[in-house]
Amino acid sequence: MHIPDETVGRLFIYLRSIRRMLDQDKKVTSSEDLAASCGVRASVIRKDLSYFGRFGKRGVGYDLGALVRDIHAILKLNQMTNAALVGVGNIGRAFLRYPGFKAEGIRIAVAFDKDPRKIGKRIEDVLIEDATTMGERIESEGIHLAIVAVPPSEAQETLYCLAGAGVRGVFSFTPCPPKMPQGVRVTCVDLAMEMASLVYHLEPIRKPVS
Amino acid sequence: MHIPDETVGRLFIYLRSIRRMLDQDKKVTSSEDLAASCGVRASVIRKDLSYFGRFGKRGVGYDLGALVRDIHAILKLNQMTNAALVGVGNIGRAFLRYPGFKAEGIRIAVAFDKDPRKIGKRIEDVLIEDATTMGERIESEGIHLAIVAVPPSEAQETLYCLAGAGVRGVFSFTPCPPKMPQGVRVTCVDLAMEMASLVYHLEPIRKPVS
DNA sequence: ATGTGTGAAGAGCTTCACAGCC
DNA sequence: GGCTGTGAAGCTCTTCACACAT
Repeated sequence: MHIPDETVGRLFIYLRSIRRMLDQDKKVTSSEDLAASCGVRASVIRKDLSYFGRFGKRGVGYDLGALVRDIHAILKLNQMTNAALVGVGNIGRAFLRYPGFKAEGIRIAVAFDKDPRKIGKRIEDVLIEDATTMGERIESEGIHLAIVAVPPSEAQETLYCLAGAGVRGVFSFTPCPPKMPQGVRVTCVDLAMEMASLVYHLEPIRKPVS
Repeated sequence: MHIPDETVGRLFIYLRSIRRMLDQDKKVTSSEDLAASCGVRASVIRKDLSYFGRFGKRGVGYDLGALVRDIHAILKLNQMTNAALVGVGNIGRAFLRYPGFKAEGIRIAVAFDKDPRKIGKRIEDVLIEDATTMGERIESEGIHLAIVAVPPSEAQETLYCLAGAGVRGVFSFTPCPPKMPQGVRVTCVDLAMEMASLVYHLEPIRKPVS
């Protein structure tokens, strides 16, 4: 059965609301209740969950404790997954210091840069290694996940190197290069494009009729 | 006529390929040619462009110079748009130093933080101001666009403050809070969620049958 | 002959409405 | 009665196929 990407994305949204509810010592919720707390329609929540099984009781709702465990299991949030960071510039450093990964089971295990002044240093206990050793190091560490924060001119080469070393998921802060390696899922966030896209949608300025 | 968000997003992709082609002194392209260079189907490109007008010549293709100008006009990339930055932590600093904005017509004009040690300092010529003055400053500067890089606990409050000051588009590095202000377009990039989502999709590991 | 522009068909996600269980 | 789970309808974006312009 095919599961829409949108559904998987929303599971994380639900998880946040559920955690908040648990913090407030709530025990049970309904699709209507959960929908109100995370700005989604109740029917969407029911449909999304139905892709993975039956987690509620008809006439009652969902047990929050069980639901949070079930969603954790679905999203594989229990296991810790190692990731590599490529490019320790401003954005890369921000990543190394980002506190939110641990809660979702992500750990940046290795970091690479080509700048000799950075190689050998540590940030948040992570040693910055020589980018020329990247492929073999990632392969020997058995890493399948990477964060790319290199200049656009190096993105293409970096992606293929990672793909060759066995990486199968990449989050990149660099605009997606024209050619993507096969079999690797790449999520690109292009800051300039996202901002420019907001500018485009800024248009319909409702000026009060004076 | 309604234009899909996906179409607008792809216009930026096309723009990149077109600029590359112009750098190589190409003069003309076709939907097929452009499609090959940016990993999209030719029919998608033709349909996308058709939402905005007729830019090609049948039997010939598209004039690259004209096309880049037309897309610039469509996306309003000619005008410079001022933006505010809220939260000058690791990610905020990375934003201030990010070189890609200028090319897309974005300028970070003001920055805010609540940390007294940061207030008054300058990064990349931008003065960091006291977050308590944020609303009035943004209003007086006539700013409609903001980047939010504050801790999750402050996201909700920040968004409503910005909305009250006239901001109509926000790019946030904080998970979207449960309640969103009306009439503001908010793009949230939740790093931990994006990474965890990659982990979810990592699954189908094809082991060679031994 | 060649490549665009576009109506129509197709695919995928969302919404609806209600049967089924508590 | 109340709320879930789900087939079917609805809607939006994508793909197709071809008329038409050069």
